[in-house]
Amino acid sequence: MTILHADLDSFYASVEQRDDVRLRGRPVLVGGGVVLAASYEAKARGVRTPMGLSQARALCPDAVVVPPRMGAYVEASRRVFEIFRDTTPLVEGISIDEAFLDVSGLRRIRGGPEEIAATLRADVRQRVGLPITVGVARTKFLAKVASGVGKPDGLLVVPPDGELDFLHPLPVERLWGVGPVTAARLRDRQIHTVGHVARIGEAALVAMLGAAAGRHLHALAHNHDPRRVRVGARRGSIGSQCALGRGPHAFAEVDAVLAALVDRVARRMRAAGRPGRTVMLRLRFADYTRATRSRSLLKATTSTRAILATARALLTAARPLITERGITLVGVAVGNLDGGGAVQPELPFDDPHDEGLDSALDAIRDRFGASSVTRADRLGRDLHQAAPLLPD
DNA sequence: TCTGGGGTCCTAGGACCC
DNA sequence: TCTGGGGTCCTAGGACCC
Repeated sequence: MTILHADLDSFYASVEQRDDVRLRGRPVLVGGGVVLAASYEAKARGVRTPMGLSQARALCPDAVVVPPRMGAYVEASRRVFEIFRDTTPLVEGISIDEAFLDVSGLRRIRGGPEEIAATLRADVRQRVGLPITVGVARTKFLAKVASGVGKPDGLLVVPPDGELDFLHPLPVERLWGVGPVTAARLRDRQIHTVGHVARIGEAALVAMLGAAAGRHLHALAHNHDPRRVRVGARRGSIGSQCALGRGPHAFAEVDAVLAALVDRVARRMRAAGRPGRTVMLRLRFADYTRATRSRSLLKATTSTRAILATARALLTAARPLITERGITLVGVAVGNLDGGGAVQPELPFDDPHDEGLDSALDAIRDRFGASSVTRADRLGRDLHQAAPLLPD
């Protein structure tokens, strides 16, 4: 098996630099309240995502700040994925700017993996105007690590006979699935490199990190990764959320934001033809602690009314918590989405134009003016455009 | 480093069933 | 009357990814 991991560099910022010559060679920050993407010029000064914009400006006073243009990013992504699929039909999208490509068996048609990867990079540069890094290896995991090490605008091939020599000196943070918490746990035991992880027994790792994480890490450290490139995976939930700022926020205001979020989520579900059964309410409080509440319906639905009623019940039940801790984010998601294939023609009309609901949402908007509801709506439009990464 | 919006997967207890 | 192991679903929380 030969896998490519292709990853666009500082994607949003690169699109901005592509579209405006004045931004080239300069530190560019894409974002509103926080940095969504930073160009390499900005990263060199210590800017990271998601960093507050004020802090990023302090690090990099000459940075150009650009609001996100989701439409442009989605279009660029679509064109890049076309190039991926021209290379091989076995493409697994990971996000808007990243994919795995299985190029096993293409040698006779398109040459060796290094040649395929070089052609891919040149195509993306010529046809879309963006820098992209490609990692090449025998496994998905190692290809992903290789692209990370190869960034920016690079090509890194890990030869089959040099895998552990490449892998073992790397810091544990390079392993996919090792975040701040796991890294800290390993560091506490003086484990800093992948090679060190590889020398620990699986049982010890499981005791340290839990069954799944321990086994996962053990396997990765030995470069055991049998996962295939999966084409056509579908998302398992559809959701939307909205940060509210420090507050305070009246309960009615939170309720209004929730209604707008449900409205948007249900629209996306109907557009995708994916009814769902489990409604999840997500809350974040002033101290950044979180809570989730969920309830499963008997039958999957795309009805705004049904989802809203459930979400409201969950919110009302959580009201004491909200009063006590103060709320800074509200989100709603619907999971247990009905699977694919079967076309259900009535679905798009499941929630026909509902004047009662429309007027209720209008009333909420009137009452709360432009603040939270409108902001959530605008955000939602942007995000809706960004949504179709995985096919729904 | 005081933190956005979109997701995935795992853990763990309890209910319930055979 | 006292007892088993296996399985699924639900709910809440948490780590992680881009």
